Amino acid sequence: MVTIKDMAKILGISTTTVSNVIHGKTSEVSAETVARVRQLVKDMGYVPNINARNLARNRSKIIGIAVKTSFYKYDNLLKDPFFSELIGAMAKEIRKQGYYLMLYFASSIEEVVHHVAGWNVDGLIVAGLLVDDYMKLKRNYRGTMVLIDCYLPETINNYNNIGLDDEGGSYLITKHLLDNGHRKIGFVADNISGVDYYRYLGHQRALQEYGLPVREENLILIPQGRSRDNSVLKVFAERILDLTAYVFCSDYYAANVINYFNDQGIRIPEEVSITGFDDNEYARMVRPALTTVAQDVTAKAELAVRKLIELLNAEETVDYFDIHMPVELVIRDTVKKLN
Amino acid sequence: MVTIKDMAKILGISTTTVSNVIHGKTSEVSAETVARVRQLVKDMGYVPNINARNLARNRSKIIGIAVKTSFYKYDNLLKDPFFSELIGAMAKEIRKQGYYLMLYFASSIEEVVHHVAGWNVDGLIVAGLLVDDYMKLKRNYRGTMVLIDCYLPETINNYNNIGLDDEGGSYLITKHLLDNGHRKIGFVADNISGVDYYRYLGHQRALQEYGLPVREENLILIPQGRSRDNSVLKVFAERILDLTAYVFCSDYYAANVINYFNDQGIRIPEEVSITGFDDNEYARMVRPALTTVAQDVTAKAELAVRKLIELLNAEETVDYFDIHMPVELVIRDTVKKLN
DNA sequence: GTGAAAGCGCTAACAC
DNA sequence: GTGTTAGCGCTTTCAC
Repeated sequence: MVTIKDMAKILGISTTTVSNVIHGKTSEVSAETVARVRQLVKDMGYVPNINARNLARNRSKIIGIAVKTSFYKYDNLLKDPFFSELIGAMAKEIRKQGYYLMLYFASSIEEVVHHVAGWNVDGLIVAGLLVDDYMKLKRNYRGTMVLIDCYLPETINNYNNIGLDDEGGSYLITKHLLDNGHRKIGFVADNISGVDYYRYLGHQRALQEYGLPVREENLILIPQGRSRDNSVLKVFAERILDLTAYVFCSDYYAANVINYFNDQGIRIPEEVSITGFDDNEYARMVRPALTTVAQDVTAKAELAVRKLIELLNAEETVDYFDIHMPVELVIRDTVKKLN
Repeated sequence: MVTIKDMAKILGISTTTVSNVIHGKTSEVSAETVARVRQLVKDMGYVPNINARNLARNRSKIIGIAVKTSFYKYDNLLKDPFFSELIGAMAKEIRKQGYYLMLYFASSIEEVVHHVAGWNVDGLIVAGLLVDDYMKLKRNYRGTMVLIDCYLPETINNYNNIGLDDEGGSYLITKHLLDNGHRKIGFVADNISGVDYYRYLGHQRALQEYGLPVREENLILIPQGRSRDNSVLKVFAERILDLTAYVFCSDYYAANVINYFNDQGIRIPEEVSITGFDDNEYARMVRPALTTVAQDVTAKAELAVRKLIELLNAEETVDYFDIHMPVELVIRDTVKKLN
């Protein structure tokens, strides 16, 4: 591996001069020297040692993406199309901006802290954190941080977040069902914290606007990791007797259930209407195609990276932001108009 | 950020001793000192600076995953379920083995070389390389390298590869169609190099075994990036007049076409049979569920990482390997038995 | 058992 | 315009 020192010796000049040329500070160097150095860099295939540079500069040009995954829920996080699109788009944007990506799936916040501290990561993007984890993270990592889809209590306001109008999206799609005459609607999620909590709130708002009560028995929780399990799926078939529609918190669950219904000979939307959330590939792939709430995951990813880098470059401290990106109703074929 | 030096000063001992304790070389240190150091490490939340460590040790504990993506084909590589599962599983295994993952999507091999050299990556995993790129890479990176799904000419044998029995899989599924009475079969891919070339070979072998000619007009190439394009999809509908089945090189394309046929009122498998390759989520999601060739992507990913680390730890040079993992026929509902 | 010190490759303040 | 030099934080050799 050829070093700056090597090249300086060969050219009989100092490392500073070589370094200056490499960093384009050519105004301080004679044109001739610049040319000689550039040539040698090329000839010898010199590549700067990033570890040395990071050590000297005390920064890393690394952006860490950390996702806390219970390996219980995900055997492989990237199998979830939301995360794979999100991370793929971030990877692209990070590279475009001249940064490096260090991907870190951890099962605890302590691990994340340890990791980012050790690598001296310039900035951190974290997805799907709950309050407790955020507090821990904030206490132990003083670097720049952007959260994705994080809901924190109002008492906390020193954070940057890029989320979604979850409440609004869920309101919209529930209203769409109500407008189509549905009155007995199930709400399906695999938990009721964070994002899904706000989706549930939006759902409730729509019901209330129509003067309908929020019935606890219409909240259907899918046991984590068992969304394909027949005993779980059967419940959906049984509830059709008293429900006319299901609002799902994710396209993935919705698509699974649609297929289950297809296989059982239950016709959609004739016998039951179904809606999703996210508008990912599954929503477009499944038949009938899924009526759902669309979010632009790629835009979210790019915005998160850009905002983070903006913060990194900011001279003075910038205001905190908590952006909730817009959603859109996508009407396809899984909602029936009731008389 | 607390350093070894800080702690040495506080305890009134040398950095060597602190370093020794941190690395578990406790045999050379008195029990009392060990305890004091350990306590301080905990109290101060000491985390080693990885850049400094890498610089001193001249290695990085980083495994680079590089994928050469024409951004033409992929706006987001991870939207492809094959890559997202592959990379997700690798990420998990890499972490499990105590390494770090640096993800790098590049549009040229030169970029990859530059990247891995700069970071002093210990090992490299590269997916989907063609010969030329491999040669370039090999010339410029002398580190340990494992390829994924790479076919190199027989004249080259100094490489490590984890691939698939592509030829066999394609043979199997074509034979399945032939056994079911199909004689006019289209073969669909988006290119005919690398993996897809071998799939085409397997397809041909099956045809020949049945004494059937390989017709060039039955090779259907999908223009890259236009798989959802109606003008492209229409071709498939038209060819039904002379073909009874399509062998697709990927589940993704197969699923798209199935949905197109559904939407056009063309019945599968009654009017035309379809098979896929990979057995990813789409194959299971689409209706009718897709008959396809299954590969275990996660197993492939884990094996690649484990093999790489094995090479990294090997004292002596180890033999090169070129593993082709087994595939399996998965019969679902998209193939009709003719008469 | 413990410590001094050189060095990994690069940067940047400062001197000439 | 160019060079000297002191670090960045850690590892490791060798001496005590």
